[in-house]
Amino acid sequence: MRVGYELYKNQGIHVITSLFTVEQGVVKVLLIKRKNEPFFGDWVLTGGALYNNESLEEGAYRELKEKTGIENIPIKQFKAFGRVDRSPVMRMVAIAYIGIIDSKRVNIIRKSRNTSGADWVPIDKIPHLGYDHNEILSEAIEELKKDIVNSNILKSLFPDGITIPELQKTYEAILNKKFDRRNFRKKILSLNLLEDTNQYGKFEGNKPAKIYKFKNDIEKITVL
Amino acid sequence: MRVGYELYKNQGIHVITSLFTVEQGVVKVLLIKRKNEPFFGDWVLTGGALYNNESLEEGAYRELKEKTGIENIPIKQFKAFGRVDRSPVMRMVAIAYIGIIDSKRVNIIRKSRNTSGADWVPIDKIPHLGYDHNEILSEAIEELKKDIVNSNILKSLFPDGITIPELQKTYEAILNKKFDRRNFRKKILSLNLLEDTNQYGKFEGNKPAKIYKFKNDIEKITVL
DNA sequence: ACAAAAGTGTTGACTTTACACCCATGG
DNA sequence: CCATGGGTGTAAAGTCAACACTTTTGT
Repeated sequence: MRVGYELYKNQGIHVITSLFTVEQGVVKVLLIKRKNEPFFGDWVLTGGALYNNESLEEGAYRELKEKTGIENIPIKQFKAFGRVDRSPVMRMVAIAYIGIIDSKRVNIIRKSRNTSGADWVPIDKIPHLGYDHNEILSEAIEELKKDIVNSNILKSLFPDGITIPELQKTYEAILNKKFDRRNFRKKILSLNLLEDTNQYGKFEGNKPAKIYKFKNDIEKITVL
Repeated sequence: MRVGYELYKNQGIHVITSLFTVEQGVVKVLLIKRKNEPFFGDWVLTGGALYNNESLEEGAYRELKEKTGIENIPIKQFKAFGRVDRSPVMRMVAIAYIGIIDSKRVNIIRKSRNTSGADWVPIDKIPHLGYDHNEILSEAIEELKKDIVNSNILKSLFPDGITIPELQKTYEAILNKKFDRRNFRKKILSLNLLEDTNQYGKFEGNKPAKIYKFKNDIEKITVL
């Protein structure tokens, strides 16, 4: 850096996505293992440097696609992180997003130019992460809790439809809290998020549950 | 820009604050008139380029202080703006904040190195602004509406205390909505945001109102 | 005593919570 | 006919919305 310019020069932008899934009542996040410096060998959230020819959201999508192959899921920006020393290389500000997806839809790309591993990790078993990603992830989890009760963000978790008991388990896993079955059903249905498909789930030793789908139109929601 | 590097190079970060005040039932925002390119002669929100030696919030504070002299008010980050062409000079991403303050506490610095004017402008009379500041401001106004019902952000508007009727007028101005006097009082007091000072306002041709103060500790709020 | 705004309580509508029994299914 | 989880209704508690009269003050 040169004097005079040094206050402004050599800055960059990260776009970072905390991509969540829920499997059997366990909330997990996609982590990537770095195979380059800085933070060689550390796990991190998906993301990277923003290009000049893309918007923030486009950058977040590109990074997601490079690491997971997925496209077209809704993501939500929730905060910028700007500690002076958050990157050892140069001054980087991170714009953080969250998303949630059915992990079965994703073929994680385990090896790539910058990664030597990728995995879904339960959020109560998160290792030390590179950069400030532990901090970003912990705020992302809070944001996720807010968003599932204020948006139809869960739609991308259940592209093929969902039964109300399954949905309840998902809410309970994310919010870490139990709900009364009858009241949950009434509440969810009263929100008009779901539409009846007139199909039924498979037998699993009990009465099959009705399958609903998330509607596309997002009405104003204030929930649970 | 050079090939190879060009995707990443010459990026920078803006920190932009929409600083609000409320005067006689009118919500106003502090605007600055630029006296340099780009956007010479245009009005903009307060803000500027982030330095490498300061966090995002420190940058926002520094810019506010340069333009208004104020310090120590709470500000809240609410969104990053990253349209590719939002700055004509180089790739800039803006981190946007809101704050609110009693305008009587501020001596606006009307002339400075980069500004040829500064004024409180009613939010329904906003001119065309430089950069993407019209977009930022319009989202800031929405954020302000959210925040006054979910935080004690109004504390910085009333450092010396507030009567409930005054507070109601402020809510009504910001939310553009009328409330029932009795219900408003009950609701606000039930939130435990305010503490009684046992002082009374001055006579203004009527019964003086009791003065309350915002408490310092922010309890969990979900309001109005 | 008047004008002007402050302060106060109750009722009905609605929303939220708590809770128990019957139902459909495959084995 | 059994085990398992799915589906349903109701009453009590709590919250929100609507509404009118009395109080205090300086002149």
